[in-house]
Amino acid sequence: MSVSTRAAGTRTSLLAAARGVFAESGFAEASIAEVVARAGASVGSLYHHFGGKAELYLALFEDYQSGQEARAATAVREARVAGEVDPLALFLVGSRSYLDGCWQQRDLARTFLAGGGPPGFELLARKRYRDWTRRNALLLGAESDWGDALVLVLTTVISEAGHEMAVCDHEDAAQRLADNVLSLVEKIGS
Amino acid sequence: MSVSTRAAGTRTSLLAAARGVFAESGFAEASIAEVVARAGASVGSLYHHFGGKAELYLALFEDYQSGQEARAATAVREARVAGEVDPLALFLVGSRSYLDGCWQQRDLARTFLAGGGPPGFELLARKRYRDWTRRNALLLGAESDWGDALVLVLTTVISEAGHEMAVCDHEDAAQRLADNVLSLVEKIGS
DNA sequence: GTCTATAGTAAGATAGAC
DNA sequence: GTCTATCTTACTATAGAC
Repeated sequence: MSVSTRAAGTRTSLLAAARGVFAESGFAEASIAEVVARAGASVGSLYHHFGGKAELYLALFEDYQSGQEARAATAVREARVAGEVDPLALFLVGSRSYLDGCWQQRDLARTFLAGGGPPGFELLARKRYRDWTRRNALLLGAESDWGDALVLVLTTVISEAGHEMAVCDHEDAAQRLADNVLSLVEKIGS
Repeated sequence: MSVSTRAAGTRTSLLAAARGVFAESGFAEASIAEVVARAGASVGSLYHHFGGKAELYLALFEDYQSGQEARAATAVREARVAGEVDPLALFLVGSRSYLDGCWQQRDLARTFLAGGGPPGFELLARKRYRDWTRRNALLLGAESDWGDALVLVLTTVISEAGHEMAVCDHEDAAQRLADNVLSLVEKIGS
């Protein structure tokens, strides 16, 4: 095994361990010691790869969010290929895909949407969600002043619905919630 | 000055100081030492009255939220007295009042809605907001299953709008945002 | 790149006098 | 009820060998 794959393995192990520890304890209560113990790595390695606890958390979020966006983008693309052209319908397809991702990665969704990250994380995450929604909301052809409020509402509703789904016990309940929320979003956007 | 008023004064000073410190530094970065310094009190007093940093934060939230709810309730009552009977209109009156409060107490609204409270605070606050919205949403005559999604959406939209207003630079911008968001809420509720 | 061992530090919490 | 002084605990972060 080459050096670089060993390093990549360590990095991956650390991220996987962090995923579990942050999910169970939240950011503040999570300890670096616990993370490295589960990863079978050392404190020094963690600092080498990430620079600290906050950066580790951010790296995890970056992975999660870019994955979610990629998933949604793919769904929208497929819908387009299938002939869908209505902007609102496309937005709903993307949102549905995002919400499915929230359910499938409940642990991460809970972690990030429950708050309590490192200083400044809330703002960063908020901005990230909003940029994503804004890009999607352009589909709706929203205009200037109205646009701000509309984007705010859509962002918030989708991400909060994702959180609420992530704490559902059964998939049925989560799906029903998604259905109902998306109906409301359709109403808002039309 | 009687003992009890002295004690009440200390309590009040501590809360006032905490309001400033938490607003500037957030929960995690705020230090007890700084709070007692500004309050002209002592660490011992703080622990005597509140039991710790987390409880101090919660007490501040309790004051804020119950004030907001009282304000909204008053507005709804007055509208009723003035002859308004339409449920949606009453809900909007309450919401408007809530949003006005967010603007007027920007510092607290920012503090609590920006995240980063003590462990479990997010959940507690979320529940508090939701209970309040649920009580109000009953006005709309929402039914069972649909109700959950509706309450979720309304809660989210109103509280997030409050946050966004609280970070506005000028009152004009904040009011415009409130107007637009309430228009959307009207659309959702009708 | 990875590890062990240690240092530094900061802050929340407590004890006990007044 | 209020205060001062102290404690103690837990953790991040670093230094330096391999």
